[in-house]
Amino acid sequence: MAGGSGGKNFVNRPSASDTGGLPRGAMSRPVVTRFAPSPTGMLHIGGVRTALFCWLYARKHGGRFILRIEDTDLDRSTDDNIRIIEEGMAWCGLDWDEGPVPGDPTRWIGEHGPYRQMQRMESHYKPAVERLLHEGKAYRCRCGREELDERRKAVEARGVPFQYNRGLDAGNGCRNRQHDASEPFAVRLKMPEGTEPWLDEGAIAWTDLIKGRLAFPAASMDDWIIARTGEGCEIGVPTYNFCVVVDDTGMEVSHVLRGDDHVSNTPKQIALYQAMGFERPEFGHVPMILGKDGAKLSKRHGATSITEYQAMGFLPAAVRLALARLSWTPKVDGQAAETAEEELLTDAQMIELFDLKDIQKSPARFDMDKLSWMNQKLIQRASWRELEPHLRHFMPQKWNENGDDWKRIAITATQKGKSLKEMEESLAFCWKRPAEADFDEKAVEKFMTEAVKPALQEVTTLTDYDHDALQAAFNGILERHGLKLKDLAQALRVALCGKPVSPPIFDTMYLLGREEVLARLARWLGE
RNA sequence: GGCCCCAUCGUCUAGCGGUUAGGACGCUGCCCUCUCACGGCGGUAGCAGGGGUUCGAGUCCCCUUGGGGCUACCA
Repeated sequence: MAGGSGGKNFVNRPSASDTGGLPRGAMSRPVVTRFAPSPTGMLHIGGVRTALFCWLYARKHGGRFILRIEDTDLDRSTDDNIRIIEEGMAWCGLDWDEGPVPGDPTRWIGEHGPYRQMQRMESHYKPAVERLLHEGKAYRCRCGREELDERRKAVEARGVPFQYNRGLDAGNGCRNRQHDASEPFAVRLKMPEGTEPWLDEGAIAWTDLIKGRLAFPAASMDDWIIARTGEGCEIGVPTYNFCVVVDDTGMEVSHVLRGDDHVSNTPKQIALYQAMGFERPEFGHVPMILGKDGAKLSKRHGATSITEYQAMGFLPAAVRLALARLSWTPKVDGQAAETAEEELLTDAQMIELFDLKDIQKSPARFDMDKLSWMNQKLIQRASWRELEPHLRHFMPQKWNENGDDWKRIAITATQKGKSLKEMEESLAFCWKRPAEADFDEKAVEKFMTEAVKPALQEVTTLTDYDHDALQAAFNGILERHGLKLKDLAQALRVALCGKPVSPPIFDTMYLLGREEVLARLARWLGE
């Protein structure tokens, strides 16, 4: 289980100097990626996938991976939600080199903090807004919300899309009104007209690391708000698109890897990079994860929160693998996997093989069956010691009362399960004696025959529950009573577990222990 | 509606002008077997449609259709 799940690994990594193999001769600055979720709810599986790509890319290039909390949506952001993000990331083994210290709003790791946007207001955003205002690249806007709504309606009533200060709304905006700060105001960025030399044939364009060249006509974008209307005559809380640019620059992010849904934000941000005179990073837009029906993955598709996957008994490594393999095909010497075995990559292999050019442009549907399969395979190949810490969370208190030998046998006996939850279920008989109502009637009738009872009686005389000893003893019993293992084993299962299904019978007996076996057998033998 | 993106088995995908269109998951047949599983060996199923370009198109171009994203003083 590489990658771990402890999530306590927040120490700074030695900032690797080797960024060799930089793709496409991009640039010479060190690789820095970041995951910037907003704490407005649970940690979405799609977000985790994006984070995973960022993490893989940073690890692959010996760079840094940053976690930044985008909490400028005052209405929806909460400390609890920040906690959920931190815990979810940690559980997934996505350790960050810079970012918040879990559970402690006042501390962080890294030299570019703070890493919660609301804590960067005075220090980072306001000065940037003021500078833009001062340089005439942004302006104060006093168009009220109600007024704007009306203008929007009026324009849309004519079947034309509303664009602030453009099209049918031209001349209505504050762009040339030189408002001062004597009244409340929002701040808008002046977007290019279309003739600026830095544009590409009148369009804001870039070469996306995943999608290739993308271009948006400047005329299709209006002056957007970079800072909301503030209290009194102050500058208000800046908007997402503004903060991202200031932060990515301040944190030296070299590669902005994010969800597809941000493609249309990119030209706005590029215009801001231009206005601020910042060097723009590389952009890579990762396709979305869709639900089974092809619609955006949402609650109604089942689990979307990473916490739910944890609760269902998936290993973090399995979640990482399954998520990574959506839209990404690892290639070894240019070859994709040709066998099931090759599909099961370790974290080290993923890091080694990760390459943006092998990422699909189209969205992928989330396949629970494949996750399940990977989970099962990873459970199978893990040692019982690796599994125990994960399994423990699914077990009753009594689990911890058992010794290593017992745990080892319990785990290996159920290690073909698809999930930790399933393993727990198949061990449930250990702590729960079947009640009268629990016995599977059909099974009782079928296996608990008169012919098998003398053999069962003899089983009660056995004292050595070691696997080999049981094996030998059983051979004798079967021979004496003219039975097959199948007959005795099934009868025992029914007697011990109430149903004809359990781990291998000798293991089942060992796990229960002689005393418990006798107690459960008593009901079926002469009282 | 406008802008942008996407399109190979049910799903994830390989393919980069000439292939019996390959693999994995799922489903399924057989074998193995003390139950359930695991495992082993097979099978099933695909280039959305229509035009071009070309000796030749899943691969290149255009259109149609379908899907997705954005279109906020949300992120």
